[in-house]
Amino acid sequence: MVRSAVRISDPEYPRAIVHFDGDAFFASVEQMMDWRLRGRPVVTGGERGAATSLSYEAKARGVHRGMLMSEIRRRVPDVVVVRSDYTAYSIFAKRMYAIVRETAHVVEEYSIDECFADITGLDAELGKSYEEIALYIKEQLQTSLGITFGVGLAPSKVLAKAASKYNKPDSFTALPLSRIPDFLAQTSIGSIWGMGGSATLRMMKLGVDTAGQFIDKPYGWLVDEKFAKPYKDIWHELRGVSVRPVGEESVGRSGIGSIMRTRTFTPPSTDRSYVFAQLAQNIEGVCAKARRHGVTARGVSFFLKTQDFQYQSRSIDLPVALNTPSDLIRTLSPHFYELFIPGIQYRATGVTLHTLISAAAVTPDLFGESVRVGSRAKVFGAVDAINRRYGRNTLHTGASLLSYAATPARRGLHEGRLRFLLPIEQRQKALNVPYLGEVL
DNA sequence: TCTGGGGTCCTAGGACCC
DNA sequence: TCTGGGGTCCTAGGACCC
Repeated sequence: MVRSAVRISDPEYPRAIVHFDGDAFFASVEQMMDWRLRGRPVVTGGERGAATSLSYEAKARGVHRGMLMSEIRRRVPDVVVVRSDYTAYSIFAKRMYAIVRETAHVVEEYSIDECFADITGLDAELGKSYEEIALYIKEQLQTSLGITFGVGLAPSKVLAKAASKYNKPDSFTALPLSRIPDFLAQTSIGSIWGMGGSATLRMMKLGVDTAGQFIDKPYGWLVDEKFAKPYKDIWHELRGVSVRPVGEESVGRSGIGSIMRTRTFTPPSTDRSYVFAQLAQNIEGVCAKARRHGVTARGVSFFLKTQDFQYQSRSIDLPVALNTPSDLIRTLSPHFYELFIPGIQYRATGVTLHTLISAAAVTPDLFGESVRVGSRAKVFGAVDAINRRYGRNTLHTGASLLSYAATPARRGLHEGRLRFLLPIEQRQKALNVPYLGEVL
């Protein structure tokens, strides 16, 4: 008598991991939201003057990422340029994750247009092959979002990601253990997830041009050549051994670890006051973002980037958690003056807030420092409300003012707007703007 | 190709403490 | 007093990613 056998999972997949990658995601979302854009060359990134995402119609006509809009319009006169709408993209992304979760139990939201699913064991559970399950989810995504996906199925994340990229768009590639060697023999080492410019260069100097040549090396070779852990992980993953689990949304920690704001300015400048104003503007931006997320920072770091792409940076511990620009500007300014080298051309500044804690969890210290900061926080809460209502930077601190006023292209942008000023004496005279004084 | 903006993770090395 | 070894924590910086 034959008992109904317990179904066994496919041994070709010790783990079954699927990677879903939206095709030309931003441009595709734009085409879904406005039917008039379908079938037409669409480019997003209008607000920054360079292409961020391109529809396949645009790619077919020689447009590539980062290309300037002026150049694109010249080449493709009927191109449709749209401003990025990250709110819409996020909504599509959330829907994408939800659809995958309807079938898969373990899903990692990797980025706005990609996710991983671990479907190990689901074949036995559903009585379907892994290929059928992955294809089913792909169909669900495509019919309900109206966007095509590149989908890869493999025993590890690194392999699944390589597979989903293969034959894009609207592709499905399955890599059971037995197909791995042939596939990797045709895959360049530099195209592997986690192999960046410098690692690729090193590999090639060592005679490794394909991922196939890489996995043919014995493990001892990696040790002898002193490759770091990430590259050892990749080696395992490429051989079909999963060492990077598909992570359910970072269970332990809630949300983000750090927040940053950086801006490049053109032309580059040697003017200390101007560069400081740029930094101050980034501080305001990063603080606004922190308040939006409801967090405050115990640590802050900033950098100055020179014209030849050298970074100078400082990291500072904050005795009291902060998310208000006036306090942060005061804290950072001595460090800025220490770091700044006269005569050097600077092209960008940036600020990162780290060691973030929930803004509600701030405990006042014995000397009332946190209390004072707290009342200042209320002022910036009001500033945020005004800026939400009347547009970004309607209200800003005096320290960042120069970053607006000194840029010829931006002159006039702030005419007639309210100004919120903190005292930096020389600046007020030089610019002849209304001085409202420090609010607190 | 003269290179935007926002993130994460890993490692080497120093400080400090038995 | 000198020497040695080891552990932990922190920070700066590099490398990568989308």
